[in-house]
Amino acid sequence: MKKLVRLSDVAAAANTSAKTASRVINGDPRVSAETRLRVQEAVVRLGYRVDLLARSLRRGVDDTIGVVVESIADPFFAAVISEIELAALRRGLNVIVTSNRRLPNREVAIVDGLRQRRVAGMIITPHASDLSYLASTETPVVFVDRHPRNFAADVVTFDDRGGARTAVRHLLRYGHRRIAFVSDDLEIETSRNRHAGYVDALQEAGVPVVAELVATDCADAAVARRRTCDFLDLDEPPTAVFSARSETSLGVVKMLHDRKRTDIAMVSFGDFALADVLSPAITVLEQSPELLGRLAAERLFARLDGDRSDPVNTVIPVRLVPRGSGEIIPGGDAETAAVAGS
Amino acid sequence: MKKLVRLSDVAAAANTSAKTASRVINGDPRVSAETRLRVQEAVVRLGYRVDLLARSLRRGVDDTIGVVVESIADPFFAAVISEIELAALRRGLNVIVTSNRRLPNREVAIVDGLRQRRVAGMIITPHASDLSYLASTETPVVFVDRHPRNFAADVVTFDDRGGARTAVRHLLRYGHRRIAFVSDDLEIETSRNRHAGYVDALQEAGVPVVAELVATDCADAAVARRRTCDFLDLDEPPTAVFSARSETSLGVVKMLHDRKRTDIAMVSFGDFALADVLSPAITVLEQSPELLGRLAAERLFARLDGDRSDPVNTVIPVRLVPRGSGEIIPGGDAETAAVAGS
DNA sequence: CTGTTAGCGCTTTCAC
DNA sequence: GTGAAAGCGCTAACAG
Repeated sequence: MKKLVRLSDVAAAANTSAKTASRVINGDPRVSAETRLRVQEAVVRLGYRVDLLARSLRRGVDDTIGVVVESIADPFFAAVISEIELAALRRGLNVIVTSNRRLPNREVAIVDGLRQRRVAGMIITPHASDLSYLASTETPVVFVDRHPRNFAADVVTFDDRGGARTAVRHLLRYGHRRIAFVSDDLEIETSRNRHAGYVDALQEAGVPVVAELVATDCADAAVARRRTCDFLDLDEPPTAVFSARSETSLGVVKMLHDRKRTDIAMVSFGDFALADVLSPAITVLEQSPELLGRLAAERLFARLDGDRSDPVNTVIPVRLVPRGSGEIIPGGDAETAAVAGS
Repeated sequence: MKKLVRLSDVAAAANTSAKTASRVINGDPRVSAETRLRVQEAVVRLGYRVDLLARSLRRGVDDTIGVVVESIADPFFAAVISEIELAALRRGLNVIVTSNRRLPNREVAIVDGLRQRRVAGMIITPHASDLSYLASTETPVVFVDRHPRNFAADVVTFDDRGGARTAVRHLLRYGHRRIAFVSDDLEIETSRNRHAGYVDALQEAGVPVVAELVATDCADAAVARRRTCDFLDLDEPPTAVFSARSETSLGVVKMLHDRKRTDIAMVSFGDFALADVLSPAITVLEQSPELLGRLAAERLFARLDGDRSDPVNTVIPVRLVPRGSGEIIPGGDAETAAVAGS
């Protein structure tokens, strides 16, 4: 067991008290230049490193922020986390990441665990649980992607409903009337909002919402793929598909290609790798997970710095990027699309 | 400031000592059933939660493991982290994730920071730095994807060299002689090994290694894309490309499609989303980041459980998955490939 | 089975 | 500018 160098050791070596050594370590100016030098020398010579646990215990908060997402493996959340980690490191904060994997009880357990660690703050993608007890906490919390249930807090989201409306309007403009909708469970707020935008656009165009064209049980690409297959097997298949999430888009794309039905138009909410390489290239609503992460971190840091103002609701706009698949006309084909898209 | 419930409060409420309450909390059997009940009742009534910082300080280690990867946003590492997090949570451990972003000094700073937090163990993708000082530490460390410099420790890697050899042999078997190689910097061990496998296969086939067909400066997809472009512009372009990493494969694929040169064969070390949807579908060496994460976590846990045996070197095999792009013959085209591949 | 004492390593009083 | 004492909340050591 290698002996740990403590602050008192440094103090002894520098012929001063632990408190003064502590002052030097923490950059307190009220130390004479001479003493400071002696301490710094001792720190280097002994190879002293602050014990962050002891410091955090004494200070009452840990220099760590907790991040809770749905799945770390999801490229979207991975990008969000990465950005948060970058911002945190610049501030000298550690990041503990956890995933709720959509298990409500796990979600609460995880959040509680973070509190027990006295994290300085949290950034959470809320799932099903009621986390309103967090409102009574000192610990600042910023929610991302979705709103928490039953209480007001800082939230950063995308313009889900507006974006979906834009996408479906786009398809309508190209002449589509039978537009399928593929999404995750409507229990999830983002799905719900995107579905609402889909309905908005159809209604304002006087196009009826048809149940057989709506699949809202696609938790992953595999299910989205099967549902797309079902669509294709309808007596009157859709001429366009709006996929509400990158993950589901992968499934839709796969099936359209498997069945060689790339004459069917498609727009994806959320970009994904190779979307621009496929033929036709996939028209997407571009949302920046990096920006989401950055804004959430900024909001949290503002709270850590003492911002006590009312909860802020940040909505990030999304942008339609036409690439071909969204510009296919009903009964048209990929060739037409490529031309129309450019 | 909400008053925190301490263990002593629970003890008082249960009419016992802090130590006994502590025993109950920690499941120590040497407590009478009656006392135990009283304590448990008090815990619930007061809403007591252990202070993990205080516990960790006292115990000397934190119930946290540190994970250092190159980039959290990389789907490969994201999958590794996700799997580690799952395993850790099952053991009641937290996970602090950090990325070195390929900055050597940052790498050391990060690892030191984790030590200062007294993490129970670490899982590290080593980059350039010499981390051999970790050898003298009590903290167990498992390295993933690459070996650390200058010391022996548990390592979990893929069969990089063997896999690359397999891939290139595969292309040679289909008649290719001008096979390009695209990878990241050879400073990185995985790139180096995959390059070695590439050279192995060419040499055993008596095919010379041509410098103009080797690009080892592709840190990301964008560079890989440009290098692929350079290849295509050669007087005598390659008839096949072996890409040593999923990330670079994205760039290669993009350029081949941009230039409509999907008659050129290609194999990717590492699978990626939609690889099977492209036409031709991309032949890959399948490596499982999940398995890598799981095995690394298991190794670390074994060490945490007191395993003091010699360092273990785990090599995970990779599997060639023919999908079409790797079965294109020189001078052939995508159609031929699709047929040959099935 | 239970309790007392001590102390993890640091920083916050508060005094000098 | 400096330092002594106290204690963050918990648990290891050692009694009883």
